Amino acid sequence: MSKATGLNQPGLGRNNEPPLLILTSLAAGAKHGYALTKDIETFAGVSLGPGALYGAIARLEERGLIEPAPSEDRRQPYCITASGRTALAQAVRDMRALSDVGALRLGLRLSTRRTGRSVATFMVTR
Amino acid sequence: MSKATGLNQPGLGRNNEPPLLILTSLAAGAKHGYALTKDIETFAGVSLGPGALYGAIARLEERGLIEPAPSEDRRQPYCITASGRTALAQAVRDMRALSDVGALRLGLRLSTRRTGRSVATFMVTR
DNA sequence: TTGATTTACTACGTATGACGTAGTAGTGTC
DNA sequence: GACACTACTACGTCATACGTAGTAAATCAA
Repeated sequence: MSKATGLNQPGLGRNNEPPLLILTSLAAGAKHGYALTKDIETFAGVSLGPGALYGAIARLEERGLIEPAPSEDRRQPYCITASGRTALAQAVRDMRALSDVGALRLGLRLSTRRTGRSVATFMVTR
Repeated sequence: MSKATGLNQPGLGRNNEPPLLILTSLAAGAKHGYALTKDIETFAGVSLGPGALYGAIARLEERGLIEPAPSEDRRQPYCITASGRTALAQAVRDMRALSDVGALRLGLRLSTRRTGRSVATFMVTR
């Protein structure tokens, strides 16, 4: 059911999105697996199956980018660590840089509309 | 020798960058393999070994995102196809959107400086 | 109270793609 | 004619994405 976006569509290789999406989701606060799936669906339009999701969670935890948070029930919440934030920030900068180069070379004009201090929406015009 | 950027550093998964970088490079004009490596090193700071490079080229060609251009010598140049441009444009939009969400959630402020119509440089401020 | 639905995972297997390394060969140059 | 640089081909390995199946608790409707 996962939507084919530009980053994971066939032809652009296997995507490394799951870890990136998980870090992005956790940057807004601790969540357990299922809540992650739902959040990621909302902000990225991508739905991760359990295989992709929990596999990526395990690898991220192994590497200290996320860590388990105390849980009261059967659900296991995770939160992002300091090095997770650092890694995400670097990825954000790289994506931004790469998309700028791509847009420039394609002759796309990316316009960013801001609401106060935050990016509310964006558009691409030919 | 490939530099560890945020997108391909250990912990964020294997990267799907090679195809993306190749498309981005070819968006600026036809190039053969070696020229691609050099261009990508320049604009992205990533150096692809022959294994990564020619593997990705073969897959991109198979999927019609790039195609061989006529060559005069032993070198084989490639150029981006229409669907390659479409795929790259979509990837650019997705990267932009994802980096905006990430920056927002991390509390990063990405400032874009423009020169005329094109994005010249960008900075991230805490 | 039984059955359906949603939530929340675990476990397993497969396939693909990233990437390193080695080897080959043409070209220029000193 | 030795060496560096260019430009690949070929091969193998391993990590990771991802599908699928299965389990089980909680919630709710009939």
